[in-house]
Amino acid sequence: MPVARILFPLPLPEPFDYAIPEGLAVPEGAYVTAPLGKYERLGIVLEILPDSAGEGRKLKDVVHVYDAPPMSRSMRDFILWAAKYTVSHPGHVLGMVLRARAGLGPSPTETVYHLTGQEPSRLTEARSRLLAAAEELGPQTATALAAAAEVSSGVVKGLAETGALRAEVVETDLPYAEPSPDLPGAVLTVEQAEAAEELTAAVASGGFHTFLIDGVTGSGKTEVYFEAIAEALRRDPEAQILVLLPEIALTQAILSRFEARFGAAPAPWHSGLSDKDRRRTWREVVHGRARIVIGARSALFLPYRRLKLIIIDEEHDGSYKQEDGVTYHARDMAVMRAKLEEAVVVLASATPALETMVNAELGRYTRLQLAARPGASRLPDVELVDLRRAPPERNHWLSPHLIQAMQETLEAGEQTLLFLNRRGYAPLVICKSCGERLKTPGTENWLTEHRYTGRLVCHVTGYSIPKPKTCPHCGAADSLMGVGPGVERVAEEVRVLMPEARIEIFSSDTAQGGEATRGIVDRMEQGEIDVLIGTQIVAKGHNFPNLTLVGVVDADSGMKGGDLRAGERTYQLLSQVAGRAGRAERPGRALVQTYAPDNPAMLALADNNRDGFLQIERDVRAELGLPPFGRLAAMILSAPSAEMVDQVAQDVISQAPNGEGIEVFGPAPAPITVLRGRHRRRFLVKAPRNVDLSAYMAVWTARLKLPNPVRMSVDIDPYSFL
DNA sequence: AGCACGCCGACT
DNA sequence: GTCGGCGTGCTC
Repeated sequence: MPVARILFPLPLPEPFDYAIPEGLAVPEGAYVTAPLGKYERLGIVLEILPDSAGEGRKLKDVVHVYDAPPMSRSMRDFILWAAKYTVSHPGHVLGMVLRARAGLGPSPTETVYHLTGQEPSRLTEARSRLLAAAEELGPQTATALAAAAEVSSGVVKGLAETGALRAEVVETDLPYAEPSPDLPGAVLTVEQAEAAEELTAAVASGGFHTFLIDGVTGSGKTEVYFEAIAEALRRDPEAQILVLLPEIALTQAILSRFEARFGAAPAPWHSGLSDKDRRRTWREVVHGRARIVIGARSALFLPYRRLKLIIIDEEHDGSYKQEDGVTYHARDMAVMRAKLEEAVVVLASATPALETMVNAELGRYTRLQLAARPGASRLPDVELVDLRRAPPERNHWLSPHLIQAMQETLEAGEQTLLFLNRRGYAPLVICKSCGERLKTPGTENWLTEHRYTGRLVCHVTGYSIPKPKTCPHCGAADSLMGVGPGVERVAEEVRVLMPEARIEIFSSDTAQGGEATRGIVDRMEQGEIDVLIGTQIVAKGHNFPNLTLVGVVDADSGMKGGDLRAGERTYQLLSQVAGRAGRAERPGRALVQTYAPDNPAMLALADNNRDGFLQIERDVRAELGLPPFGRLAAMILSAPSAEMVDQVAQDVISQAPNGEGIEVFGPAPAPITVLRGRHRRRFLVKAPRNVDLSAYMAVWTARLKLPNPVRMSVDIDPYSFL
């Protein structure tokens, strides 16, 4: 009897073997259940072993095979590879893949009621109200109809008996509409058409190929990759396409663009989906019926049946990095996934990551450049405002130069966007009397003052208290003072300077959820806002035609902290924010306030010299052996007390294996030093590029015997360094 | 991940 | 005396 080697979505040390009973067809990759301990559990068949593998062993039987196409070999290989690379259990990775396993079963059903047109025998007030609701809403469940008509659901039942309504059982999870590749696309510029041609040729010929679409904001990257998608749809009627976006960019606007181009909305996948939609997308993906999936990073781990094209839009975006659980970078994983699937992968960005640029230079990726903005719109002129020469007034944050530009903009009837990546009113609260800085108890995190809610909030841990009347340290009354600028404070400043302007704040505090965000975006588009003051939430994907001035309040804030990518990220963020200005017919300008106008990031921004900036950054990294010229990994230890974690850290460092060229730094306080009551320490490991750092970390962690309350996790290619 | 088994403290 | 704390080991 042949043997099925089954991987379960559990942290078991290895796959387990099961006998395949007579008469049960179990293909490799099958989704099955099998008895494990007390329960029957879902797993996937990694491989089928020959009869000899089961000889002399008493194996339990595979119980059930799901009616779904088996998981592809490439997907199984990807799971195993990803587990090795991220130093996690294959079962954990499988757990991500099977997140919406409810989609394995058939769709649930519900009973909906149609109007038949037949008159009920007796027409009561409740009945006519209900019929009106049915007329208006179309086929609905009894509950929905009754609620809309404000009657009891018994009325529906009565009407069904008289023949005025007809019951029908329907599936709740419907397939997604099939996208069509042949609707007319945008008219492409010569440059766009050439780029699209290269992509479609690669899609048509099949096989693994990585592209970088390197195009300035507004250069039409989306239209170009749309052509690749169309080609994949046309070429292979079963091909599936994955479009990855940063979570925050998954807006109705982008869905509408897909719908306009392909005649159908793509299948969505992100953290905000309802259980029903999650199950629905998952099922359609597994069966290969969802042709285009648009999703956040975790969509990379869906078990596509036949994935032929992966697009990673805004590939430089930090939100592609998953920081807890299985830590991974969706962009890097996507390239490996495409390789295993023999698919085409397209990275797109106006400000590609240094890693990506180096890969392009080395010829690993084919770089397609889009320079021109179609139509009359063009990139804004960027001007550095040297705050050392013309500083703002004391306790103010806007320089005379920026204020003047804002006033001119207002008089011209145009809009201003002020960018400051600090929520709240003031990022620090101190006592004028004793000098105490208010922190989250037990940590070094400053409390941020929020005037709008009257609270002091820790942006790291979420700890929050009403603003005290007296200093908690010395007891002095009315002595607490907010120091430094937040968006609320800048808004206050603008209100005084420009009392007639309509001002709004756009941050995660004022725009919770898509609804509120859309409200602000809509008002901005309609010209109902003169000055929008926002955090980095404004940097993404909105197009405000009447926006002609962008002011960056504190360009230096992102450069602090010694983060490996601080310079790069600041450059990316600033050029994106600056790119918000003048997207329509009006030219825009961007004023960037800085105390360090000689900084390479600032100079490059002002010169519009991205490649020059990247060259400097690249040389520094090469010199230091940092990514992409070397590898980094982090190990994070956490425990309920600082003493315990410090003690364990000493033991852990003593167990670090020796490795050629490998350096271990730490322990140091982790980026989030205290998280959910646990104290965290971090080691940073640096290795030459040719070293298998995952294997090194696996050896190290396998040696460790940690006391029970201590937990350890590995972060390969860590991104946060603060 | 669950769950069972097993060994020490405060309760009817 | 037992109920229950969570440490340890096992699941083909």
